[in-house]
Amino acid sequence: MEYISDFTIHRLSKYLRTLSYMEENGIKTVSSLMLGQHNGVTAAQVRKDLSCFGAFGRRGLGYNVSDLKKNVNRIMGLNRTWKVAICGVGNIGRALLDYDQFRTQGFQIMIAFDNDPAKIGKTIHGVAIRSEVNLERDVRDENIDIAVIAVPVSAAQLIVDRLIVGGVKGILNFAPINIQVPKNIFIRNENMAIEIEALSFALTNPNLVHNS
Amino acid sequence: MEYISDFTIHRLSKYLRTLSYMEENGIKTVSSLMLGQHNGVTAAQVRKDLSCFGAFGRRGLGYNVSDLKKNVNRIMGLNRTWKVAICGVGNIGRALLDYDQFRTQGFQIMIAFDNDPAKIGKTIHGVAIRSEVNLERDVRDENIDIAVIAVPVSAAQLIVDRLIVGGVKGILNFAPINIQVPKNIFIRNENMAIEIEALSFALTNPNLVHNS
DNA sequence: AATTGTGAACCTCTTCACAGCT
DNA sequence: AGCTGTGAAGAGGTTCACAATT
Repeated sequence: MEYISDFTIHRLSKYLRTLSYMEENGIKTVSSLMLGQHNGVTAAQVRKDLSCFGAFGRRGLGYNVSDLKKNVNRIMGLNRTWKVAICGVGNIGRALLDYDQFRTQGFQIMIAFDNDPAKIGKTIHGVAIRSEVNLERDVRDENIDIAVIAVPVSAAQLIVDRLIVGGVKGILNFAPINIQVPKNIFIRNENMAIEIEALSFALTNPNLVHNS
Repeated sequence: MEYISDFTIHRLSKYLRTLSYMEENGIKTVSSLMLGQHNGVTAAQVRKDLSCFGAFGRRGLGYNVSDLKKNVNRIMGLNRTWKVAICGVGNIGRALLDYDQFRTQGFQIMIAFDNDPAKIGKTIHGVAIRSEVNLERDVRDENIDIAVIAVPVSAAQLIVDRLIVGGVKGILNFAPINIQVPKNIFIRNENMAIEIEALSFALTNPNLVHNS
């Protein structure tokens, strides 16, 4: 069986957003060309991406919007809820607790951890902040699927190790460090500084970068 | 002249973080192998990335940490300050205003815009929130280099158009939409939902993804 | 002995181009 | 006629392997 590239997975997320928008606006049918134009990719790319998972269109006619949306939603695993724990309630953790798109996509934040006594016991958006003392047990009791790492670099690896003991299967890591996980655990890194640094590079070396 | 790929630019950001860490911890010399191991890439990859910009190492000895750090910092355009405006003081905008790494890397947040009367006039982290009524003029007066788009999708394109009128040259876009900009403007997209959706995909289709 | 810098080989992703449906 | 699905070609990124250097 063929692996699916990160590129394809990322684009599927984007297509999904376009399809939701179209569905909300009563657009019934979409071509690969249109779906591509909304996301800055070619029609062939859209078709190749979708063809990894089946044949969802009709030749001559294009794709049915809500049909394709349902399929991509299912492919992405977004037709269910995921139980999420936030580790570290600093600015990023707070932003995520506050981020509507998480909730509406089925990511339910069940727990928030922080080791600051001033924060422990407080509630943000209905989620009580607790100490990490019993992290492993708490995570297991709540059946957490995914944990978000928003703690300082120095604490990140240890927290991840403990989360895995607690049964977490996916890690979304905001700490700018390469974290080690066993092969059966999935980790994705998100680095808020990287894109603005890429802008700094582009503005400094305009002749060295491709331009949209 | 050869273009530099986004991949290389992103990795340079990461190398920079490792080099800072090493410098702070008194490590004087680093090999491409070590620098790679800290960032999950091969030694050859590190050398190829650096070789786009010159020869910074010494055969048999490796790279001088602070020397290489200075060079990569310069290459990335991070040896100066950039004037930044934040558009939209929702959860993402607030997180960025609060984000130390921005300040320490030379990204100075000069202005924050929001159209919520309840927010206008308030100050977050020393930055006064103002109405977008005179956005073009304000942006020009403050000599803003980079604007962060943290407004709803429906407002994003218009705000970008106005920022460009005000002389902004770089856009960091958090709105999940493909924004059009003239060729001389640089835009980078950041989508907080995409990586957690990729996790959802991986957990749903473990046999379809490469695993670290 | 160790490690860089780099052309060549390799691999992966994107685009092309067209047969096959509607 | 219009558009999908897909094998083949093309473009681009990564790794190999080794000469060059300390």
